[in-house]
Amino acid sequence: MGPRSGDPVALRLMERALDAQGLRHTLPRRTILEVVAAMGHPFTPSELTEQVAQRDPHIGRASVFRLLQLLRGCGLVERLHGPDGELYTLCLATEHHHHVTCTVCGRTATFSLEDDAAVGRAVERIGYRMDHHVLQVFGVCPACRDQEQPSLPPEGPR
Amino acid sequence: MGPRSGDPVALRLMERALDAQGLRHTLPRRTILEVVAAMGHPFTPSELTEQVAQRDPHIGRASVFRLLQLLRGCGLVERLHGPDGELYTLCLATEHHHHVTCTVCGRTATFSLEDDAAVGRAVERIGYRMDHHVLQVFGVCPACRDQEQPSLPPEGPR
DNA sequence: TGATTGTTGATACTTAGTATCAGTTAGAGG
DNA sequence: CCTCTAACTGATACTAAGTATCAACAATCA
Repeated sequence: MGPRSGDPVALRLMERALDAQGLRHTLPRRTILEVVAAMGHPFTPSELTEQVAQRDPHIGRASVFRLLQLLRGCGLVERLHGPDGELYTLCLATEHHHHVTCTVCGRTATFSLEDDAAVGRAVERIGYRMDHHVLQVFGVCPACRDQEQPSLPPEGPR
Repeated sequence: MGPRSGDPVALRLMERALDAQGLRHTLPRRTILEVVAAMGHPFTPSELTEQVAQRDPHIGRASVFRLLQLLRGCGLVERLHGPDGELYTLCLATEHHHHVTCTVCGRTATFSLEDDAAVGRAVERIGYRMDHHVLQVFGVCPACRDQEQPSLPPEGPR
């Protein structure tokens, strides 16, 4: 049912991006790409390596990290700093954007700010020249919000 | 010359915060606190443990991490996600703020946004309820800016 | 079909961080 | 001042991220 090779659009984009860098087509790469394309949520490196090993136990950890790095270089995968370690996520958005991660289900969405330059102005005010910035938001997604118990009083248990 | 036990204000604040939690005074803690207070810049865990070991080689790595965690709990130390791993920094600012880290010298400053609520609004627009957010900026501090070669054409070497 | 060069998996290493646990000690109460 | 106990400690060991190395291998070009 679920496509084992994931989002075909994402898959193609990633392969093209690697092609564009003059990188070779290999079976390990193809396998890892399929797994990445099949990931719906941000994933930890161990989740990824686990799923890759499920498809082909011969593929080494190093190759997974190597490909992650290549994909990050192409801007197709981003690394997020979760509170409990690093998260990688497939991200096809090309414009400047930020990520919201749902603290309940892990699903991630992207958004952008009306006035993104405000950050640059703020640091200029203290004499810094901005190079780049990372904004990471954690919250509750619409779906998980709906499933919250409406019976809970304002001060729910931790 | 340089005070070996660091900023006495920071030191006192940290000790008081630990006191307030009913934590005990011990020599290892005192030593680590002094090193943290003496750090002028954000530091990696290995930098910290190294300097601690210099003062007292008997202090274990675990105790260093334990204290870092306590200090983070008190809000006196923050963990930043540098591009090359984690950074911890002493931070006495109490209000909501963000960090700019100089990519040249490593010095960090804090700043705040005119309209910090804009982030919450932006994610609300896509249906999320914001829990918390992390904004991390990298750039060049005023001092390092001054020391840049003015002879370089707009396209300097990487 | 080679030859070349990029890629691979294995191995080993570094660093962050946590868990466990027996021994030690701060410091409260008597 | 002593005693008791909970807090704290260092040692050890473990998981996980990530990088380096290197000989074997395979994708692609001629």
